[in-house]
Amino acid sequence: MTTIYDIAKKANVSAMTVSRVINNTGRISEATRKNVKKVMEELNYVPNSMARSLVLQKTKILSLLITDITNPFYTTLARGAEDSAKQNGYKLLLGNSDEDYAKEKDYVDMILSTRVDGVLFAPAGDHSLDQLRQLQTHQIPFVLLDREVPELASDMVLGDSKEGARRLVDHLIELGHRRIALINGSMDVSTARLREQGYVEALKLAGIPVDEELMLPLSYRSVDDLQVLDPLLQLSDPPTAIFAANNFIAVGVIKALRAKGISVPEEISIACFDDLGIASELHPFMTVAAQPAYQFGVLGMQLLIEKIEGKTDPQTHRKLILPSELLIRQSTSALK
Amino acid sequence: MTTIYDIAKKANVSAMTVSRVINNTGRISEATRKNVKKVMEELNYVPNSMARSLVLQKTKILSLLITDITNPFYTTLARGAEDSAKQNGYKLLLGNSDEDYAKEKDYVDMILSTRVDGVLFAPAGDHSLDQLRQLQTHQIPFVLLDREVPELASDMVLGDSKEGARRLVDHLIELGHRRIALINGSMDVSTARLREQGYVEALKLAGIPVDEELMLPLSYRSVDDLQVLDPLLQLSDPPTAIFAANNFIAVGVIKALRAKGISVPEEISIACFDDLGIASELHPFMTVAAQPAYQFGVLGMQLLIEKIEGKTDPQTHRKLILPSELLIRQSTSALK
DNA sequence: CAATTTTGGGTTATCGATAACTCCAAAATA
DNA sequence: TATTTTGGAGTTATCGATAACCCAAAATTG
Repeated sequence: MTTIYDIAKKANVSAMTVSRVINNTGRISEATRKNVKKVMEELNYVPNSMARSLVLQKTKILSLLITDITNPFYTTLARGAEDSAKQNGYKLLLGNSDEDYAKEKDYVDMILSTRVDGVLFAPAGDHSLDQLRQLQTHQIPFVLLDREVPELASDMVLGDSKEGARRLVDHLIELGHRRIALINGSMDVSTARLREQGYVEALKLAGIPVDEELMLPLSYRSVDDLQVLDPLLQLSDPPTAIFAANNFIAVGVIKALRAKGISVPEEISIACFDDLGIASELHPFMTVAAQPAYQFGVLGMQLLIEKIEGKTDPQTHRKLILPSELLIRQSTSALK
Repeated sequence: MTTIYDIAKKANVSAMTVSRVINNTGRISEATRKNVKKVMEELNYVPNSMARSLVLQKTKILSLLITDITNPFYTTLARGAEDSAKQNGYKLLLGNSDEDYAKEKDYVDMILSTRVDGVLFAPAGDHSLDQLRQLQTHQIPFVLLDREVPELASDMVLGDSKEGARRLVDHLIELGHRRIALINGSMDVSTARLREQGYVEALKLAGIPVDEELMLPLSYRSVDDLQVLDPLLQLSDPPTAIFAANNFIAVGVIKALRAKGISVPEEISIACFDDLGIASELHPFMTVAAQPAYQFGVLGMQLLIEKIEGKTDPQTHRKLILPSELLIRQSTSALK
């Protein structure tokens, strides 16, 4: 690969002059500037960002860590983050933890050794604390996305999990349901806890008893076990509606119900958090609390860049809460 | 950030000794090795991969460029590529061109300046040739994914576009359809051309006249224009079936038909290339030619790594063609 | 026991770029 | 004409890590 030295030699100037032309710094006569630029083109020069980063002590690379690259919520978020990063002259390194702490840790090691300027971090759960402390130790700025981590102050962009859950469950209650199950993500994820709170609150306000048997914590990643609902279905007083704490859980639930020959919404109503991307475009079926995923990415990136470029007070932490939108579709219907 | 020099000083050895401990090279006594490791932990040392890359002349970073991060085909592919990269000790830089040559070019510039060791490249289309020539000029190894580029020899992993299309159209013909429309991607994408060929071939073999009026080249990205099908629907002899050249086109078509109150498959049958991710899990509706997306990623990564590590003859180019699977679901039905 | 290996580790140069400083000649000013 | 500016560069050190070379002390050998 050609370096500034190759160019310097061919253009009969010093390397420093080439560097000045590249960065538009210092004083360079129009003649030599032109000459250097010509030689740069001839030799197909591309600056080596490793070398540059080494001396500048910054990379202009940001990192986005999501927990599931196949989930439309995160891919849409990623697109927002990417657009926003590009606009600000940053590159984006995308990582995927698959809701797995070990993968997350690997990724953080990678981030540290790459010396990225900052990280947009969607934590796998509460135990992500270790990884985040690592980032703090090394003074890598980060912004949390979608999920909060106890004991950790930070800028963050969250959804209104509790309120969204409350509204979804309210909707089910208004349809006449009183036996409403909650299929939740793992309880070490903040959103799962909040969605449970919203669920419980809605029930209590409506005077419906909260039945532990109807609450099933699983995982936000796709549930492939077709028997997973059996404990619920075998109850003497089985649920007539299900609130799935995210889109993938809802898909798993639908598959399980289909395997049992139970029809939605005729026999059981379902509603979930997060919209389903093209699935909803293809067939607007699922009643959801849709989050503004693209905005999550854009705003998170904005907070991060402001933080990096020192435009904000490092002491104060900002917490953006984005509302979700209740989209009532066909997966929920009145109790017969 | 702590460097090997900080460690060297505190451990009372030279920087080189620290480097040797890190890389497990040279001869180090067990005592000093332990001591150095202890100091490394105390100081939270993480190697600076910029500095290392600079001297080693390789980054251990690979890049994956896809054309649509919200398309399940590509996200599944990405997961395959990522898993495979990680297994081989490489990091993955993910990029998204949005089917846009300008974004693609930006991304290639970024790749060049980051000096990645290799690229998995899903080209936006034939004009990606410029970008690929850039990579060649700078001797960055790459493997093409999903799409071929004329005039360019390279390792690649492709689907069987022609055969897959032929089988989908055959299926429609067997159902009795003779007026079958093709809604295609842009004609400067190899898969679009091949899918057209497969379509034409299937019709010809069945003795059905090929009607140019039924062939509509659009874009592989989501089609949002609800009027887009009007020219077809207003024909005196409108189509009774539609072959959509990819999943997003099919979604656009479905939306357009829904807006017109036309029901699928009762009034019009639809089949498309590429499965729809969770959309199909949620509601297995669309008849598709499903490609092994994860395998695209894994195999592409494998070819790339073999190429980088010089395990293959650089002269010969390998072309893997992965078959697709015809999944007959509910969007297609017999002509009445 | 002297000669030779081996062990364990240090020195120096280098990767490609930039910051900070220096330097000189021509132009501007006194 | 003498002196100061200033425009237009060049020199050197540096970022953090590793390759290549070097060297003393300890261990082995005949």
